[in-house]
Amino acid sequence: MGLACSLERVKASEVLMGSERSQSAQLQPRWQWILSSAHTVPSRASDTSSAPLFARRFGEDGGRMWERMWRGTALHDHITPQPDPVDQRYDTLPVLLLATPSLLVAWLPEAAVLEISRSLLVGAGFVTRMWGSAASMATAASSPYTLLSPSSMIHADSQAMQPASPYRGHQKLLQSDYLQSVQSNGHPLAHQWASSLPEGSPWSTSMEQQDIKPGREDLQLGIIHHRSPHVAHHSPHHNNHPGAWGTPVSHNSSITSGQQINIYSQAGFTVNGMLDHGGLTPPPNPQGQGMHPGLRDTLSPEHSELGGHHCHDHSDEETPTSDELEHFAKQFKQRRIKLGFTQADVGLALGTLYGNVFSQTTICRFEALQLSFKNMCKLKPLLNKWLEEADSSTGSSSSIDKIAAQGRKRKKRTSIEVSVKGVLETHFLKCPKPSAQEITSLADTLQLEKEVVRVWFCNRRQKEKRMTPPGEPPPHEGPYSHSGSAGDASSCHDL
DNA sequence: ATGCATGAGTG
DNA sequence: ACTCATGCATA
Repeated sequence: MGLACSLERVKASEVLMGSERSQSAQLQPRWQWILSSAHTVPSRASDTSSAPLFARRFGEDGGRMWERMWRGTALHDHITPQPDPVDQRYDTLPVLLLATPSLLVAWLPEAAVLEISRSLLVGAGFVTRMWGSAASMATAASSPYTLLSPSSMIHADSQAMQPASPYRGHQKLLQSDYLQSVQSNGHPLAHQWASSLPEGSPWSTSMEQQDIKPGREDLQLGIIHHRSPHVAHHSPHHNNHPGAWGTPVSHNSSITSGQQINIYSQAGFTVNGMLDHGGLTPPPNPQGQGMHPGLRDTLSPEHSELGGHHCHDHSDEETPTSDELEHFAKQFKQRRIKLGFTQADVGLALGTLYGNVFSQTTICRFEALQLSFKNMCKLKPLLNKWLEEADSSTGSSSSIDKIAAQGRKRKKRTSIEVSVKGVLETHFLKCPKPSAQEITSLADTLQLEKEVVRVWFCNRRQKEKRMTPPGEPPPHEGPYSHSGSAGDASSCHDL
């Protein structure tokens, strides 16, 4: 255990840069404290059932971090930001603890996996892989009780897992990105890994694949302004106008179909072939002792598709009907609140979990059915997944981080006066799709920028297409049932 | 919770 | 120039 102590001064920069430092290197504060608390455990090498482990997570301001210690034992000699062998995400999981040469368990009790995954808000499969990664490295690189310097761990990694990983080149970038984001934010932001996410990554479902966010430029400045270019979710949608609600689009266009490559089952690699049980849906496992009391009570029998299934679900395989979506949204919100998560938390967690970060806005709109049918269908699976995760591993409520800072050159939001809005609204009713000409004159009349007017109409139209038009409850009629002007969009001359 | 905005796709 | 998915900023 003395090892841990000696590691307390390893510097992150070194570690991350993979320099051949040994324990004398320096660790950044945040890594440091992790290490410092790593030797508080008396080890009982024989008790393998209590997979020793520490999972940590950074809170904002370096303040709130919790640690989870698993039933008594263990020591931790190294903690290194390990890229997930499968998806290379370490920015997400900055530190997932690690290894104990002495006990070197190649597997983790399910309870442990769940707990960690819950704490870090990452998929259990991820945890499993990470653990395997550490274990294998420890195994390969040294004898029990031999300390591996963080840097060597990284090397071990390169060799042990992906010798010729095509992503190698990106690692450093990601690492530094991670650091920067953490440093400035106090927590890792989960949105920049995409730059190196390979297509084959099991993390990318057919649909998420297209959601890979382009590289970021912001983070490189060390300062925060983050802003991830939107994702380009755009599947060649076949113009399936969701039409009215209640008219399930049957040909789910790549959105709800063929996705969900169970990210939990494919433990990218296993250590000694022992790490195969997926995290969340592991085989019979007498868990219960390591489990947090109250962990399971969260599953209410009510919701049929939300939490119950663990072996097969598919509530998201097919295009849901608007009723289902509505129900789901309702259930979702309810559960979310019960579990103590905010919409923002969820949005962030989705990023951590699946690579797609969403804002509070989106989650909110989802719950309120204020998204297009198509969009709802697309989000549902993800949210459902999250719900399962959260459900299966409840416990403390601690909120998640927040996406912060956003130095951006975004146009100042212009606020349109009510009176003016009224006019616009009136025009919209007459002609929801004014021509450029009309827009211009209208803008002129109202003394607004043309662009503002144009955007207003765009947004107005979009709003009209949302699931729940601000008038009628979801029940009947969908949007698209607006009054008047059904056919002509460019012939409303009335200015 | 929402209004105004951005940007990738599209045609 | 529009549609769509999203989100910052704000009410």
